[in-house]
Amino acid sequence: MELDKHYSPQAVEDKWYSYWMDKGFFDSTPDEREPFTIVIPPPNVTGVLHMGHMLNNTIQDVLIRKARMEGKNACWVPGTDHASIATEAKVVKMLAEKGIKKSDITRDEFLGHAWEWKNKYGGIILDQLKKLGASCDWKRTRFTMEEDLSNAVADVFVKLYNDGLIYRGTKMVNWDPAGKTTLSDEEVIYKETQSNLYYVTYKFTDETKHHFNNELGGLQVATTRPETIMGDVAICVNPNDERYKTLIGHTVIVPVVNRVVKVIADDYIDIEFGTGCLKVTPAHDENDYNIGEKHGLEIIDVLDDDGKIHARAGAYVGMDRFACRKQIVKDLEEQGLITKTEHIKNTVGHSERTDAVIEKKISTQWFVDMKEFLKRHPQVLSSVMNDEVKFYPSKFKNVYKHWLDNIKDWNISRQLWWGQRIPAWYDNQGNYVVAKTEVEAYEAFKNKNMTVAAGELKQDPDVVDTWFSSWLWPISVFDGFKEGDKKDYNYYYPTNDLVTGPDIIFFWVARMVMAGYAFNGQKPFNSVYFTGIVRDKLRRKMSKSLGNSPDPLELIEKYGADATRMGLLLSAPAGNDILYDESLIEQGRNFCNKIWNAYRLLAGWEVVDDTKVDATVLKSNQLANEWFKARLQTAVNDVHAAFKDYRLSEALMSVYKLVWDDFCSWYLEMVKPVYGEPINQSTMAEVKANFENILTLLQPFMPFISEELHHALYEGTPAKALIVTDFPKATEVVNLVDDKALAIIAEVRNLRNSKGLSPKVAFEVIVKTEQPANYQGWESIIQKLANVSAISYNADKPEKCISSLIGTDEMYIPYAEMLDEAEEKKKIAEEIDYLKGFLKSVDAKLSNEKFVANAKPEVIEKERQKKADAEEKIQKLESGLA
RNA sequence: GGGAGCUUAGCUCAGCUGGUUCAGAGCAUCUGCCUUACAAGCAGAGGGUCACUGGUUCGAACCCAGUAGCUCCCACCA
Repeated sequence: MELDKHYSPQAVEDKWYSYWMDKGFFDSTPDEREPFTIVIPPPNVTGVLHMGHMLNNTIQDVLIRKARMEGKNACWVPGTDHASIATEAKVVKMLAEKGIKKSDITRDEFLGHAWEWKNKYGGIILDQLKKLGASCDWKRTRFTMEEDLSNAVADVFVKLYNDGLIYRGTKMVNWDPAGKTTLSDEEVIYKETQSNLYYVTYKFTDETKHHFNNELGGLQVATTRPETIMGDVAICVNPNDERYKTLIGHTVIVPVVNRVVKVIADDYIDIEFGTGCLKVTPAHDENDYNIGEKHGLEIIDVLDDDGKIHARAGAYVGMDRFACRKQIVKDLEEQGLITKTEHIKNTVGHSERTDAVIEKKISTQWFVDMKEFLKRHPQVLSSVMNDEVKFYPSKFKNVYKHWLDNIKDWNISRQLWWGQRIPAWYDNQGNYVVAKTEVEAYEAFKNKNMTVAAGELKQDPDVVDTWFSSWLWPISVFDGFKEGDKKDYNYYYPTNDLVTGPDIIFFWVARMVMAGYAFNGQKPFNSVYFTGIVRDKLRRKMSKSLGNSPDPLELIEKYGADATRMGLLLSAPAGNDILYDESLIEQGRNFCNKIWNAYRLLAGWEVVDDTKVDATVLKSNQLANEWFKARLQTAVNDVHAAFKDYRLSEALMSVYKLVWDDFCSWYLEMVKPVYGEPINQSTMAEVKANFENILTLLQPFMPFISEELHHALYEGTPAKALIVTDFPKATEVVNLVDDKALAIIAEVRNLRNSKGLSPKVAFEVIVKTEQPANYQGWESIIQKLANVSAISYNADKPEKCISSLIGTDEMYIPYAEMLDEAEEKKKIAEEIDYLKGFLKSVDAKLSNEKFVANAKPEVIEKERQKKADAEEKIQKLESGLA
């Protein structure tokens, strides 16, 4: 059968994926083997595959495939995350398109729509992972909001509450006006922003003017948020500020609402900033809130949940906060109350999910007491610091520690419907208990000797933060919280590797460690591999708005999954950002093609008995085999070493060079019969075995093409599928073959090239050496690869010839036509000069007493060897010159 | 404002305990080739004051100090 010149992935990928699935190679059940477990960072159900997922899941697949081939019971658990905010927003939007408003339907109706949506679209991203070749155990697919997992969330909530680690409290929290929910501190992204600092005049009251006045007739107050003026309840200055000392205790008039407020003093105020006067708005700023508490000030929240001005403000009611800011500035300017506008840089919090500007707001929410939590579970920090849980790269240990050292309480309640509902129950007076079920809640009230009427209790309407369920993921996917035999949990947990981005180190990684130790007394994973962030060539993050984010499925369609995987892996050393460029994937495609063509070559050979082939060819093929096997083993060892430190791009590069350079460029060329000749049977067997080993090394990285060729190699009936073939083991490299013969080939090619001669010009070669054995047997290979017509040893140096050094051996090429004596002499003289300089530096070292006294013996020995070599070379060159 | 990390070839990066496997790899570039597996290819070649300045050492890309630039994380300055 004629094979196409180019490898076409489309034809083979689906075939092998179904084959693996049908044979159950991805499935895992506990047995006597050593387990190797990875749980997927569950992508959002609403998500579609992006380049970050591609990288992340390719790495997981490489790790899991290698482990599987090493005979471990490999188990990669897939699943999705319900992603409260993102999904709820999507469903709200979808309903809006149908003309349904969330506020017009009941919670149950909404959830009905949401589940319907999830069932319809929630599997898309997992199907996309299959295209990538992900070898997940799909039978184990989990979802963070399925019943068992939600039960675990409720149990954990109740437990933490009973342990005194969850409390309900009123604090200043982050409010997302777009998502209409509170957020944890981690979900607020602070961005540096160009802002205006407005200098607003607060007029003195008549009472104040008796004591103090100025040409403005008021106090200048600097603010970036004039729209909160209606919530001002005081002006605060530093007690040591000479400018305002006499004003403390007196009053000024808040513009817009004409509220009379006091000037108070607090050390918090920075005399240098702005005018040194702060307008105090306790409802909208944490510091203002603290000042307000200290000084017993009123709290006037001027915003509603949408970020619009609330009726409480008494002005601009119903206006959007940003529109209001503009309007107020305009109005105040007209009244002459804004005297200056300064451009400053400050940081403004944005919602991680909706990107809306976050408002600070006083609210009653549920919190986890993190300081106490960590006090009770010190392993959360120590396990990472002492490498019981290993971070790759380790620099993230610092980040982790710093966060834990400065941790704040975790706000876990969200004003959403899509998620696990908070297991707290309230009576009509607002008394509450925490209980998993309504029945237990009534029971709890009774136990507290409080009477409640039947049907009176109402469950808290809020749900928990999505991460409050995700942190249980490595335990809950193995039913670690469920009553029962816990066979899976005991076998698979703790998992081996977690592969994820550093952006969720606090959201998720840290909290999984917490959950692991708190709920089961064990770490969730042995190692964490932090991938980089996928960026474009210009180091910009991939984003929809920039349009620099390619559609991964189109890439797979265009170049094939193997090529895409390779392109991503090559550019992704651990922890470094990966700079995506389509040319990398082209490189992957070219590599697939190279492997494909290597197969085409040997598939075309006619095989005959060894007896039918010349003995010198047999001998040289044997040498070629030995040579290649040593190279192969070296590469295998490199691959293992690289895997040990999760340097996957280096591992792949070792295989790449092995295949392209050692296997294709050298080995196959060595054993390739001259045109029209057959290959002997034993060599063919060796070639196949070597090719097989290469495919095995490739399988974790490029599973499709390697499986395809593995089957092709055995004409469709291999003993085993490649995916479960043993991965080559690291062992000592034996039979290191001296590759002086290769040096001759390179030198001859080089000479021909530098003289501008056609490769078709054949040379005769004479080698002067004390060790002809280094070359003997390679003659036919040298002749074939370097186009040498004849090779002989230690013959007299011809009258006219080109000479060069192969190590310390000499090589002569009698080829008068290309000899330019003058130039040749010049070159040799230059070479001698260089060597003499080199020799001088070596001599300087060796005659340095301190060097000889302090350096390690092997270093000195090396220097002596260098000296001897250089001297020998110089001597030979000089005699050649003469 | 605090902390961490980085700076090696045109680009992206290796370089472990200081010592010719210490100046490397891949890509890109240049030269010559449609050689009967592959032009998505073959054979070659060029290219770096290892950010800068000092120091330690017989010896520094590597250790120390300082300088400059970049990146990330954290932080309540109106």
